[in-house]
Amino acid sequence: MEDHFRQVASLIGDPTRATILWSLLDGRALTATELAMAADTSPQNISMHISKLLQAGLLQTKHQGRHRYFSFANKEIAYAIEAMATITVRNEIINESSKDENSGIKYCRTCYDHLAGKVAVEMTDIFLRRKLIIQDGNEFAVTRKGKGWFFDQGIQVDILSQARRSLIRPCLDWSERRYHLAGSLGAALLKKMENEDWIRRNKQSRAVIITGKGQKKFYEFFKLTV
Amino acid sequence: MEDHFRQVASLIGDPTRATILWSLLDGRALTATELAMAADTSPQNISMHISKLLQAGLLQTKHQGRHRYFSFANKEIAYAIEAMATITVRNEIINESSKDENSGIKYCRTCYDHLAGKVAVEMTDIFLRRKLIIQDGNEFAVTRKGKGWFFDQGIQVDILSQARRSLIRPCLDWSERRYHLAGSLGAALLKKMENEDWIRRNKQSRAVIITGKGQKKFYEFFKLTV
DNA sequence: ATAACAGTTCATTTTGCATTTAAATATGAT
DNA sequence: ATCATATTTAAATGCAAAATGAACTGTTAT
Repeated sequence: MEDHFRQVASLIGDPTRATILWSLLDGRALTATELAMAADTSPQNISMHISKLLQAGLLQTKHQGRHRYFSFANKEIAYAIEAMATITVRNEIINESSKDENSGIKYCRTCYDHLAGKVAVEMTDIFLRRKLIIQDGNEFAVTRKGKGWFFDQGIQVDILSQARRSLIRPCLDWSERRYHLAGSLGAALLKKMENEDWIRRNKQSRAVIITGKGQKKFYEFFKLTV
Repeated sequence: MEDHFRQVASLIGDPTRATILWSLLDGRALTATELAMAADTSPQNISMHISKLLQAGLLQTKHQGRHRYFSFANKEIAYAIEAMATITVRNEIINESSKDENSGIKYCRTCYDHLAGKVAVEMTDIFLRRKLIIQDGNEFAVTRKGKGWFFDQGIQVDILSQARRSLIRPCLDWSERRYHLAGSLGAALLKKMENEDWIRRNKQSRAVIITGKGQKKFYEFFKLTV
């Protein structure tokens, strides 16, 4: 077990391989050449690293003509990478170039079946500020006021809370290092936004795009400029 | 963000440091010398590695006379390590020496506020087999029969399920790669076992010892030889 | 006071393994 | 058939960082 952990750790630990894994984090499948570009190294080198990751079972591969697409072998890989990303390194320059700060997977993505990323965290903040939900230690709860608001959006909290599944739960966001909203309520929100075309998902990636309608609605409902 | 991940990854990726982190996984605080023993290397070398982990904020330290005790700086570190451990490495020799298989933290430990490890996984299996709980996709639920059984143990499911907190939830076990029981029911079970002296915890470690009484009871209730 | 122990620092050596160089294979396009 | 592109394999090279050796600071025990 300990050996196994060391193997995984040193596998992920190499900077080039770490970059490969990071590039695949949104769930896409990339070719060797694309990965070489992302990691800024040669195709031979990438090939070597990929073969190690393949052999260890971290990646899976799919042939398509002269291309080979690589992606995570299972979801545990992605969750481990995200867990590692939540570790804060001290002395780190916080003022990273905000260039990539608002783009792609960090901005708006799915996490299991609910929304994550900057948008989700800010939305959760607004729910808290408006007292639609309250935080109590490690838990979230929907207020009476919240029940009404969600009902107006077509989400019936009472019905959701009858189900086995936990209604509402804080979920740590690796990109924001703050909590967003999970549980059946989080899932219902995502579903509603997708149904009403505020956002669109795609199979390849966990990144989510916000439609024009979505932009309007996010502002209308949450005063969020997305 | 990507850089940050690479930093963390390569920090954890070195075999000696990986061993250090693994040794601290149960929540204990160890001295430099103890860590050097665990990693089978020299004190100088350990000191070098520790200082890197300290500077990065993965470890915290506490002086006590001529000793310095090292432990994780926060719980995210432990969760990241555990997430990495759940990644399966293919071609791995499954028949590891079962010597350390049944000992210490892998056998019986706490996970947040419920029981984890081999004992917890087997107990969960038995709940499922006896239909005290059932599994439905990604969720657990308590059956009518289960409610009765837990009531006999002094655990009132109806009262627990009124609370905000999720009653029952599967939680992936890194050592067993299978699910054990979390949620308020899992917490109530742990509490009961501790109160009735089936098990004892200690502040230093997440490992849990099973008392003589506990051994009898585990057999009596679950036909588990612990 | 002296000795033993715990841990750190710094200069030096070693080495694992990533990278580079070079060449081969395989698929698709013209 | 020929050429371009995608990827892999093998051997040679290079280097960052891990380990070692020696010396030093601080604490506890006798």
